[in-house]
Amino acid sequence: MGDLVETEQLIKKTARDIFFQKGRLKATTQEIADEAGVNRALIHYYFRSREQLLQVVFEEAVAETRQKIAAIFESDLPFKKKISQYLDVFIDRNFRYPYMQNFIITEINQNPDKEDDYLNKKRENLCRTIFPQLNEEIKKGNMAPVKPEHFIANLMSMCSYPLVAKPILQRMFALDDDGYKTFLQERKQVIYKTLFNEAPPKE
Amino acid sequence: MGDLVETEQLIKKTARDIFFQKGRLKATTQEIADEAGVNRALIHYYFRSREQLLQVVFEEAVAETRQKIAAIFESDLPFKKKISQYLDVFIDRNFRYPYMQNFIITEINQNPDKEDDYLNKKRENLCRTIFPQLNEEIKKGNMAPVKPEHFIANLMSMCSYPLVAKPILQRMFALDDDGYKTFLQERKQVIYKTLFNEAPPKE
DNA sequence: ATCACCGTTAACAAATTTGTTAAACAATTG
DNA sequence: CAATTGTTTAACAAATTTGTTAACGGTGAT
Repeated sequence: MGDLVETEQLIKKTARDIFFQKGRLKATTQEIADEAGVNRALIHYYFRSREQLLQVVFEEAVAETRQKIAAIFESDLPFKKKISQYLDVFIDRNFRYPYMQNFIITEINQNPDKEDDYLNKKRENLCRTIFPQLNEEIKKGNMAPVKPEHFIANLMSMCSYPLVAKPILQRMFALDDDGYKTFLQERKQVIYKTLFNEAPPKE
Repeated sequence: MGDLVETEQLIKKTARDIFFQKGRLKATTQEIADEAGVNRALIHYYFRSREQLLQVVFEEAVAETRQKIAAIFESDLPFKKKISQYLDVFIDRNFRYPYMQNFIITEINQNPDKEDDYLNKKRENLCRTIFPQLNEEIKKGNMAPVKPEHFIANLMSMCSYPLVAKPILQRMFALDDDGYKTFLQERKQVIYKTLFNEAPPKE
């Protein structure tokens, strides 16, 4: 049935949901095809191999987040305001695709040497952009002194881990899905307060 | 060659190193056998299946950490001292097996419904033990008020994430293996300071 | 010495999964 | 309508991996 160009998009969307929403990181091409309701050979027709499909889906998902984050830190907002916005964007984004963080980690752990340009550039830039801003903020006396590496590590840890380890924390705190969603929303405030030792400004 | 009971131990040790030190979570039985220098069939002879080997190796590794942590929080040290010790034990332990955190997360994500008794009990107990101690500490005015869930989330996040995401942070901060080791050691102080907004007491 | 047992081995069977191919089919264009 | 193009399908081939089995070898007990 001539689905126009839709089949390719359908496969991508299905794969993205299977991988990054449902967390079925080991899903076979057959499972993806079944869930998309298409013949398995079409996956190879459009993407050559399972790995290339994964690559495409992943890069597209990353690109979307990347530019949002970059825009924040390249703006001329006050530093603390940038962190607030980062928390908003990052947590909301990764709540939609809870297993993406997990995927990144697993993949990089599996091929630590593989040059993932998209990710590396993102991270290098992030550091180059943030480190000076952070040191400036400390010099101004707006926050306690801290090595930039540790500040970033703290920030990323407190954002990412509760997303990566959702099943662990959710069970540990006996929260249902709605409860965990609320918990993640609260974290925006909590992380800000933990990093700066002061409540975030009201909107 | 009659290796006494040693073969079984050798397989376990090899598997543990492959899985939890080297992070080769997808290692086949053949790879494990080769690295142990034994015939692959012996893995099935001793452990029936690849999965059961994994299970055994994992449980043994977890049990070791579990009791150390439990002992700390069941002691009658001051609360902040407990956190200090937790940081020491947890970070050192997981530095030896950097991929264990990662493994736990991947496994639980893959079978979120599977009743992993060993892990669940550990976590439930941890919560039951820590929450009252934490609230007590707040009531005494020794630390800023915070919901226990968020405090635990912060603590676990800042400990675990840099271990789980080692390849990411290591590259991001351009650290070699020694540099990253130092970084992790520094984190013990940094996390304490971030949680309590005061430097940890000297030893 | 022989028997039984345990550890070990190679060879095999079975299942799973990926990727290819050739043919069928649909849609569009001349 | 025929021809061409692009899409879809079923069937096949190949590789990978797990688990089983039957035979082999040494060790100790009777």
